[in-house]
Amino acid sequence: MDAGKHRKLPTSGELAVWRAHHEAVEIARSRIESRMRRESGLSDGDYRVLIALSEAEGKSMRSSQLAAHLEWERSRVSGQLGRMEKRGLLRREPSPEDARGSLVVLTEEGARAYRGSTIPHLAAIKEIFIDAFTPEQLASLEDAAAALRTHLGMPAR
Amino acid sequence: MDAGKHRKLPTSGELAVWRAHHEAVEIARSRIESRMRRESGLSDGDYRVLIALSEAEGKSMRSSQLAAHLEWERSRVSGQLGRMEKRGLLRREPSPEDARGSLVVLTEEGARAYRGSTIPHLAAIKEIFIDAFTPEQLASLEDAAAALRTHLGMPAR
DNA sequence: CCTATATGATTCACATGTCAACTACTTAGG
DNA sequence: CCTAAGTAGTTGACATGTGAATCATATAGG
Repeated sequence: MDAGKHRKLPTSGELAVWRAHHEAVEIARSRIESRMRRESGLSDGDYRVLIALSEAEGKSMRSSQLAAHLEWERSRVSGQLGRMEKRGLLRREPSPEDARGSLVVLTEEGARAYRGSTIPHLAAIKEIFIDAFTPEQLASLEDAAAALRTHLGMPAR
Repeated sequence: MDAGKHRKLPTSGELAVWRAHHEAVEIARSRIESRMRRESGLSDGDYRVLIALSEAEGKSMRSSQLAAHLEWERSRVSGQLGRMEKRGLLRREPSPEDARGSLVVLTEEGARAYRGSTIPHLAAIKEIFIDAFTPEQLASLEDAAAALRTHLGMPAR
């Protein structure tokens, strides 16, 4: 029994699993993304920010909270918020507690865009990803995802 | 027995599988990528082009062949090749058969970069991705990847 | 042979991501 | 109170991705 942890390199079979898997997930992601963009005009980044704000206390969050929550670089958050603010999906106000920071607030338009995009987004995930699998395969995937998350030191969700 | 294909939307469990899985794969990918960049100075895009050229007849390919092989947009190929040419990893020559096209040729420097990056790249895939799983999980993943590829109309590899 | 259309490839404008440098405010220590 | 260090956030330079427009060449039909 070769658990394989002592080898430094993957077998060709292991490598093939990585490639086949990684490529397929990439394609699935890009199809979901382009469908989202077509149907709701929102990118995945937009959507994630909107989810976070919608679920937040007072429909608002500090930019740094957002960065921590999404596990994004601060500069990435900055850029994303800048683009979204330009489109009117959110607003940045000076933070009352800390003059360095700003409070990111969901606008009515942002809330509307979020509501309108949820159904199409979920439908795309179902059709493009979920429907590819049998219930057994889906259960295995869940298991594998948990193992990978643990291995990478990610929270279990 | 709810195979679920008739529902339009995923259950919350299905959605959680997608998210947990997608996020984990994203993180794995970005860690492999940044390690590659650190250790070999090559991006994943660079690496894929180098593999294709290395394995090609005469260490060269038509740009359109490359696009088809990698399943990339043509403009993406153009940009990638432009950057790589500037760094001396490849060369573009006018195609002898078709004056519209160009032939992308691996340079000696490109071949050297490819050889030097293979081991670190494989080691990163093994440590970051493969080692997360038991052999059973890996087999399941292979199966799931095949199902997804079929569902998305991708070649089996 | 000539024109309409198709094909190969690049270019442009823009969205998105990373990393490092910078600005501005806060806070701990003396 | 004042300075040094830390923290919040933005900015700039660049790599990468997409889609539409453009340019040059090829090729099918008349």
